[in-house]
Amino acid sequence: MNASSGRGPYAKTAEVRRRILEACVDAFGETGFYGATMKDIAKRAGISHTGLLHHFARKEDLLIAVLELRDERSARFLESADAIDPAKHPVEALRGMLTVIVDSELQPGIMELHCVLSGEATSPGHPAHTYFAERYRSVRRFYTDAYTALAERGELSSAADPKTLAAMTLALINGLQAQWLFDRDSVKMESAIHAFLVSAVPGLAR
Amino acid sequence: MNASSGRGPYAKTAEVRRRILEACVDAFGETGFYGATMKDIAKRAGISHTGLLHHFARKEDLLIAVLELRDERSARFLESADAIDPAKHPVEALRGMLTVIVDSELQPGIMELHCVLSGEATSPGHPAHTYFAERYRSVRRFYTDAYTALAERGELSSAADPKTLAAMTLALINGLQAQWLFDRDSVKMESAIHAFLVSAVPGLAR
DNA sequence: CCTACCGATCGGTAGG
DNA sequence: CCTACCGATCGGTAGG
Repeated sequence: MNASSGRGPYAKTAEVRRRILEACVDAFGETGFYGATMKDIAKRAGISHTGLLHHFARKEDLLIAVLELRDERSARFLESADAIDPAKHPVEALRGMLTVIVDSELQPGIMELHCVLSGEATSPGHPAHTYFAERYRSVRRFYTDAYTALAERGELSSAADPKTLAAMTLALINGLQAQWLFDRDSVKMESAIHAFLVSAVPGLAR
Repeated sequence: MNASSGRGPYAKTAEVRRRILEACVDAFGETGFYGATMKDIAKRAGISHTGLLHHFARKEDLLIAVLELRDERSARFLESADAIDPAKHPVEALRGMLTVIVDSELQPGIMELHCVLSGEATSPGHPAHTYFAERYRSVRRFYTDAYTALAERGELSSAADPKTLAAMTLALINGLQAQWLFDRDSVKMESAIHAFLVSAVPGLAR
């Protein structure tokens, strides 16, 4: 019953919080933020309704925590890859993006969470509206930096400017993921995105 | 008090139903199907809760009716345009699509409705799951027919096959609409989609 | 973290 | 027998 053993109250709290946030991914992914209920999330996590309230006092706190957890994992991936600076390593940045897409098919629950919440959050009153607005802006900047670097090297074949290409890239990924969730057999995400990238950056075909 | 006067019970029913479905577009667009309430929809439509239930006995009936109304309007547009047969008039079909995109910016409520509901409906248990699965499939077939016809004429410059191009086109439209709803100034839907179409079908630049 | 609750509101139905 | 609703309330469940 001490910290070094991996047991004790702190270890237990971390474990319970992990189970709760996993339950949130499923619950929010299935019915969205408005459709999910605290009592259902508690049941999925194997604790009582009030036990859940001990860890997260409000429903919004669950939403914030689950989105922050996703961000931390994404950030950790980007740090481990060479894709951290798209202006210096644009090809690696775009290739890293493709890796993430392929990987995301192994975690359909996460994809559904993002798809359902981002749709719900288009309304300005949604608690995650600002989160998604900033996330989209940030991802577009990432791609804009990569495409700008490639344009300066003369490796961009597309007629569209880097900013438009960035919005197109994000739109393509999100749109294909939505289609894939409805029909996993007839939508080939990786090849579609690869076709788009190669048409814009011929050097990526190598 | 006869049919030709535009008054009478039937005219009143049609008018009330129209107001109800307008309220549904707003309510479902803001909080999705699960988040919307019958009493809020009734209030928006200016009738009582039970008055609403007289016209639509269940919440799901409201969802079905509002989606069918959208389909009828889309069908009416396609009939009025030359885009009805993408295999015979592929260029007109793709140009007609661009017109719809431009027009959709004038109806952000409809765009939000589609965006929120399609995200929510990714879960198999959602009452509109099958609707969106079939709608996506149908739209992809429309584009596939257009791109296939262009490929046979040798007017397709893209390396991607018609089926993949169709999925990409739908993904681009849906993805850009989602981004536009979060940031209407920095996302140029029409120019982005036009850039994509021209890169795939050079003949469209004319 | 549980049992025991609250003010309110949910989707749907009663009689008139 | 039809329509277009109403005020009140049902048994359950919401977030807290």
